[in-house]
Amino acid sequence: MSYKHKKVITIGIVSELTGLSERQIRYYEERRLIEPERTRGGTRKFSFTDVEKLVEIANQMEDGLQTAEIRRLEQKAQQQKDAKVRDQMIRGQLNAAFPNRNKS
Amino acid sequence: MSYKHKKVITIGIVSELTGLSERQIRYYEERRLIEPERTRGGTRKFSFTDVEKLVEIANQMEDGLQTAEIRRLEQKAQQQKDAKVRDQMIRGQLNAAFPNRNKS
DNA sequence: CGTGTAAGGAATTCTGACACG
DNA sequence: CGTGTAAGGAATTCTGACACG
Repeated sequence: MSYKHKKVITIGIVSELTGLSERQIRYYEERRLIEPERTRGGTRKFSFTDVEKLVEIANQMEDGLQTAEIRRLEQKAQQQKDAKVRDQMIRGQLNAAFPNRNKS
Repeated sequence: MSYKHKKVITIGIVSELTGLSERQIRYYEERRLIEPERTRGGTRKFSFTDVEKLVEIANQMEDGLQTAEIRRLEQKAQQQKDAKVRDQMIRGQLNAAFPNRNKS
């Protein structure tokens, strides 16, 4: 896992990086748009990808979307990516089984 | 500036990532081996490159080096890099001035 | 020199709740 | 629904100092 995905940033810094209030960030977590980790003491830890997601969320909120809609859109997008990865893996299996076949 | 260089990590997280005590980290700052930024309130903020430096420092301390020596070594290494960049820039200027000259 | 620790205080974060719309 | 805020408490961090070696 790269630095981008390491959960190391506290909410105050995230607030500065995104321009969102801490209240907003906590609320988006409650609505399961992001999933920060926690320290033993309970302090939230975010990654840079979380920060990127939050900026994206902020834009969508500005567009008048509700959190539930944003979550659904995010899930759809994720499923598309998963499907793509699946296809790639299947292609890989086929290439391994039939090394010199024509490209499909 | 990439994520690697953004100062966003608090000392507790850095301590976990490096295995160093907060005391050690603060001391290495005092000896100017690292330069964290600060929040308005005074809380230190480190980057992933700081974390990498600290791991390097930890290794050098294990090898019996003193902080002053580590700082000198670091400065030497930095100067080498600077010199390399200077050379590259000079080469670039030359190439711009004499486009089709023989390579030197 | 490098690091642990106790001390006191300040900054940061947390949760649950009330408010507004 | 989304967000601000005051409240009380807990976790986190800060500095300067003393200790040891």
